[in-house]
Amino acid sequence: MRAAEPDEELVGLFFAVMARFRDHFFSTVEDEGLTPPQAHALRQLAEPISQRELAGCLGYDASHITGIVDGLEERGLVQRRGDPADRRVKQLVLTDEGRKVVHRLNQRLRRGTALEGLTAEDRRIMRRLLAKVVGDDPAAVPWSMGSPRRIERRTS
Amino acid sequence: MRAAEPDEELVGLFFAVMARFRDHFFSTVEDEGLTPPQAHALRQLAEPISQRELAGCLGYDASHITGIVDGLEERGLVQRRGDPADRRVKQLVLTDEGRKVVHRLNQRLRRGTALEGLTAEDRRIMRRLLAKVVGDDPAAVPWSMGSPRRIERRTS
DNA sequence: TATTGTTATACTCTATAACTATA
DNA sequence: TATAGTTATAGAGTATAACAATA
Repeated sequence: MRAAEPDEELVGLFFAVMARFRDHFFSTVEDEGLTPPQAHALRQLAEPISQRELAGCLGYDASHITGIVDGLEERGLVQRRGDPADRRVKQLVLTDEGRKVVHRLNQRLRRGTALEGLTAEDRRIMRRLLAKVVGDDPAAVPWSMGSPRRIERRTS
Repeated sequence: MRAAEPDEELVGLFFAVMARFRDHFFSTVEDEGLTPPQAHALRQLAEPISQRELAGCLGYDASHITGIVDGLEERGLVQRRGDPADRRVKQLVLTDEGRKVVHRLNQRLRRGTALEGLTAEDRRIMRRLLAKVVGDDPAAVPWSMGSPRRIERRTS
C-alpha cells in the first residue's frame, strides 16, 4: 500500500534514458573529433572565461583543464589570452572555427536524442518537469562522466 | 521560425538532471561501500545469471566482470556457482546479505533522486514520457559511466 | 601569504589480447 | 574449433601534490 516510494520503474527508466543520451553524446562528440571533456569544455565557452572558472563550471580540478585546453588550442578552436589585469590568468576565447564547432555540436546533440520521439507538446511538458527537478540552481553542474566528480569522504 | 529543433533548453536540462542523478548515485553507492560497477552488477542479479550474461546486461567486456564479481564475492554478497550443465560457466547467485544490500540500494536510489520534487501526478507523466523515449527496447542498456561503452569506429 | 596555471603522478573504469579449461 | 572465465596490460578521465609566476 506504500504510497511513499512508487518509483522503482521511474528510476529504471532514468537509467535507460541516460544510457541512450550518453551513447548519443559519445558518438556525436567522436564524430566531431573531440574528446568528451573537450566537448564539455567547448560548450561552456560562449563567453570568454578563465581556466579556473572553466574548472568551476565543469566541476573538474583545475589541473585537469590544462590538457583539455591544450588539445582545443592545437586544433585551433580556442585561444589562450593573457589577462592584462592579472597576468597569472589566461582567458579562453573561442576562435571562429571554435564557434562553428560548438554550434554544430549543439545542433547534433539536439537531434537524435531520442527526445525526437516526443511530440512538441510532450517536450514542453518534459521541459517543465525537468526544470522542476533541477530546481532553481542554475549552476547545476554540467554533465561529465567518469569517476565521481567529488564525493565527500566520510572521515569516520 | 524554425519549429524543427526547439530543444536547446531541453538538452541542457537533461545534462543537469543527469549530473544530479549521477552524483546521487555515486554518493549512495559509496555509502553502501560498493564501487559503481559493483552496484550496477548487483542490480542485475535478481535472478541468477552467468558472468557472460551479466557482461551482456551491463554492456561491459566479459574480462571486466571477473574483478567486479571478485569484490562482491569477498564481501559475501554474491556466490559463484559452477553450472553442472556446462562446467565452463559460473552462475552468479545473490546471498541473503546480497539481497538485503540490493534492496537497500534500490530504495536509496529511489529516494533523494530529486524526482521527489515531483508530485505523484508529475511522476506518472514523467514515466509515460520516458517510456516513450526509451521505446520498446527493453534491453535498454543500464547506465554505466566512464568511457563510451563502445562506439562503432567509422572505418572511413 | 594566497592564487593561477602547469607538471608529475596515481587511481578508477574499461577494453584488448593472450591464456585455460571445457565444450 | 569455439566459448566461459581469467590474467596482464593499456588507455581515458580524473584527482592530488608540488611548483613557478604573479598578486
